[in-house]
Order: sequence, then structure tokens, then C-alpha cells
Amino acid sequence: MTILVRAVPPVNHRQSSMSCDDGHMAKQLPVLEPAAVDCCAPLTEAPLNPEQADVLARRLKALADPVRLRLVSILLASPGQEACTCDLVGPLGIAQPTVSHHLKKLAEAGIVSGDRRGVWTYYRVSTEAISALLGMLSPLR
Amino acid sequence: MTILVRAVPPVNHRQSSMSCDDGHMAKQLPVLEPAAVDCCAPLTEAPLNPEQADVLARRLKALADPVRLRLVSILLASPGQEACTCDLVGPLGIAQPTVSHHLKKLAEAGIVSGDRRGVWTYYRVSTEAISALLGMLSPLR
DNA sequence: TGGTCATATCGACGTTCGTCGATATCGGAC
DNA sequence: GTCCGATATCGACGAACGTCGATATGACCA
Repeated sequence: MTILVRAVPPVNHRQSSMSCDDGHMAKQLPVLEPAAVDCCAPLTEAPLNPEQADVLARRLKALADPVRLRLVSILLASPGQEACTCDLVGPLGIAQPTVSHHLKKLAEAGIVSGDRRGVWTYYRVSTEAISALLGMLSPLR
Repeated sequence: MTILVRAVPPVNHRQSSMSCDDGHMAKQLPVLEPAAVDCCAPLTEAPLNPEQADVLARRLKALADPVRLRLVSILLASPGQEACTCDLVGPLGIAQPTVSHHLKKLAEAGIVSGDRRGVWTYYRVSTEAISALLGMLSPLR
């Protein structure tokens, strides 16, 4: 027999914003592994090659948006450092499809990951990805 | 009487790419001070407010471009950690106006600064800006 | 004064982005 | 099974971006 442990329901699930995400730009690039920033020389010695720059720029671009930064910070400040989409719509003040869009961008960059628990999808920040990014950037300091 | 000390001529000034920068999007936002990222709480405790997120996103956006990342890394790897525009055109492989455009974006974000020495403008990376940015991001780790 | 060279700005272009409403999908409850 | 609610995708829109050629600015030299 199987005992199904139900997840605690999300904090906010009284709101019901009915609309949807963008989706148009699902780039066919592969999802970045958390540590995909495998490169590179100390950076103060040799310039980045174009490929390294592309990988790093892609992850930075994912983070370089006010909504996504707030999204990440909300995730980190949430109990258990995770939250479902419905918990993010209210605080961010944008439509649900837009939230899903931003979550997708972050996931494609390997910055967050989500798993479905019942009807809800819980997202959490991949700290390895952030560490890899910071490690890559720190030689610039 | 005044003795004018001439700067050492740039490494590459045999090339002559004759074209020009974009310029169209000179946003009227004020140039970010190096330490403009004055905020903020540990980020794992309280979410970023929209204003903090805007400042941080603006600086990240300036860095989140493959060409600009390579540009910064070339500056850091250059003798004296500085280089003039003409030294960047060749390695980057893009037109001179485009290089000027990217330098302007970086300067507006406080990431690089340039000073004119004769006909040449020498750019260098503002390490304080990078440090401020990393300091802001490190709580995410 | 005029010429030349490095750099910045202008104007235009195609592309990407952020946003949303409408709609599809998926899972649970009844 | 049917319904409902949470989430993702679709399609469209305006705004911002990256790029370039043409041109303006500014500094040096003859």
C-alpha cells in the first residue's frame, strides 16, 4: 500500500489571476547545467573567448531583470526557501502567465528548478548555479 | 611653461575601421555611481524591493552581453588594465561604432570609465562597481 | 588653416524582450 | 466520468536592444 504525503498547501491560494504566460521566445538552447560555467582562466590574464562569454552572458541575462531578481529573493526568503507559482503572483504584482514566463527563463538558465507536488509547482533557487556564476565573476573584482 | 607628457600610443593603431556607434538608446537615467548598490538586507531574509531590484538589474544588464563581457575581460588583461577604443575593435571583431556603444553602456552602469588622452580615450574597469555588484549578489550563494 | 585620425553621435534595420489575454494541460475532488 | 483550480503554452503587442553605415566632434600635426 502507498501512503501519499500531501504537501502543505501554498500560503496564498485564495487569489485567482486567470491569464497566461508569454512563451513565445522559448529558445531552443539547452538548459544550462548548474555548473555549466566550467570555464575559465583568471580572466585578468586572458580575455574570455566568445563561447565562454556566451554562456556567462546567458546566465547573467536571466538574472538581469528586476522581476526575476525579486522572484529569486522571494524564493530565498520563503519558508523552506521554496514557493509555488501562486505564492509569487501576488507579491510580484504581475499576471500569472508573466510569472510562469520568468520562472521558465530562470529554469532554462539553471538558476531555479521546480517540481510539481499535486496541483502546485514549487520552485527553489539552485545555489550551485549562483555560486558558479559568482565564482566566474569574482576575478573581476 | 608646460610640458605635455604624451601617452604611449595604443597597441593597435594601424587598423582603420571607419564607421560609427549606435547611440539611439542613450537612456536618460543617471549614470550609476560605482557603489550605487547601497542596499540591502541579506536577501535571504527579506525580498528585494522594486527599487533595489531596478538598480541591481540595470547593472547586471550592462554586464549581461557577450561582447561587453569580453570587452571587460580584455580591459583587465591589457597592460596597465586599460585600453583605448582602437585597441578593442580588432579583438572584438565588430565595428567601431558598436564598440563605442558598448563602452557607453558599461560607463552608464558605472562599470568602466574612460579618460581622453590626446586623440585616444582609455577605458578601465571600475573594480568598486564590480565589488558592489558581487557583494549584492553573494547572499544568493 | 587645413588635413588626418580616433572617437562619439545619428538614423535606421531586424531581433529579442516583457507583458498580457485567451486557451490548453494537468491533477485532484466529487 | 465531470468539474474546478493551478500552471503552462500560444499569439500578439509595444518597447528595448545590438548592429551598422554615414556623419559629426575633437585633438593633433604640418
